[in-house]
Amino acid sequence: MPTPERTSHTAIVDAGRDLLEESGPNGLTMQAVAQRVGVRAPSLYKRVRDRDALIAAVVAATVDDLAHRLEASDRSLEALVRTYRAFAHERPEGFRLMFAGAAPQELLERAGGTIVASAGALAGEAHALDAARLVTAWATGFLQMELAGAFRLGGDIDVAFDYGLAALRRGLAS
Amino acid sequence: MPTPERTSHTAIVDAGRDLLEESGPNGLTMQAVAQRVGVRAPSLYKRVRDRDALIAAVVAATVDDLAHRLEASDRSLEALVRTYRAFAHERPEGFRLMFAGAAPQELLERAGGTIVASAGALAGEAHALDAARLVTAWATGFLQMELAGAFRLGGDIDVAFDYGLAALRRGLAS
DNA sequence: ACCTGAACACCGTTCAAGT
DNA sequence: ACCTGAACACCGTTCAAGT
Repeated sequence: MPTPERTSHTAIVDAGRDLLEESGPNGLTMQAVAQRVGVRAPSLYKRVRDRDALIAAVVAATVDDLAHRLEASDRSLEALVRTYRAFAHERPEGFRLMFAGAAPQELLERAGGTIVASAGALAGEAHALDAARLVTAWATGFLQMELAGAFRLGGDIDVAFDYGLAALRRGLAS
Repeated sequence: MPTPERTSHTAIVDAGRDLLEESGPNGLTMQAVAQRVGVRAPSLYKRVRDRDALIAAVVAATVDDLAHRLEASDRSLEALVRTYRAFAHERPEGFRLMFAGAAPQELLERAGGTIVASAGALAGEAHALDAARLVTAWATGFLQMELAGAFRLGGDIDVAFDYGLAALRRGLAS
């Protein structure tokens, strides 16, 4: 006898994303997710293979979210980089998790793709890919260090960010 | 009646570091560490408060190791950055863990200190700190993405690394 | 003093039994 | 067809009892 579905794959992933931001990776337990979607833990295994698969789905949803925002910007280098930073500030745990394990193929194909075009315009087509990697690496590392609280020698972090972006522009336009 | 000590704090941390590289963060269990140092899990609590404290000690030891290597190099920007990359390749899990939570104060005070001097020579004393942050952010992000396998649009990764370092030099020397 | 077995709480996962 | 309680394995942690 069929039973109405009491939750869904997307509801589970969304609950996972929220839980991650609220209580960190250790708070992302099957029981906590189940409780949040109104079901018992064993029921989750009808929708996700196991906890690792759920985490991978959370990462994929995060990357997809980020890619949409980058695509919705005006795609200038400035806008892309500031959108990226705003995203990392809004979902710090999700941002970290994107680089914790193996990143999904989408990452560079979509998120990265928007930057390749913009960076290529500055550095020339021949160096578009290398230039995009320079910018994304800098932004990613800056945010990772900012979130980890690794900038503690004083100075203004926003100033350091602007300085970095300006220096990258100079370096690329040569 | 006194009992001879069967292990030590440093033996525990060393075992933790090795275990981390061999089987990832999930493999870093109290039981596995205990077995490796030849003791039962409860005995570890004589030396470390709990698993989180052990992980923090592993991170601290990793940062200390890195700082020593940077200090032992010729401290040119080139040498610092290549030493950093070699370290990340040698201990990828330890490198990741350094940015997973709150980084220890040492990170920028020692490891970062070596770069501030070198970057200041290029960009001028007034921008030494911002310049150092640009370089470390780039290198950190590049390695994080390289380790996560996020560079998958083709192209040579070593070439991208060299390109980035050269572009940073140009951007800083202005 | 340090070490251990036993015990407890908690989590991931499976599965037979419910509807 | 989906949901659940019960059960199991595994891990972190505490503690009384050993030496």
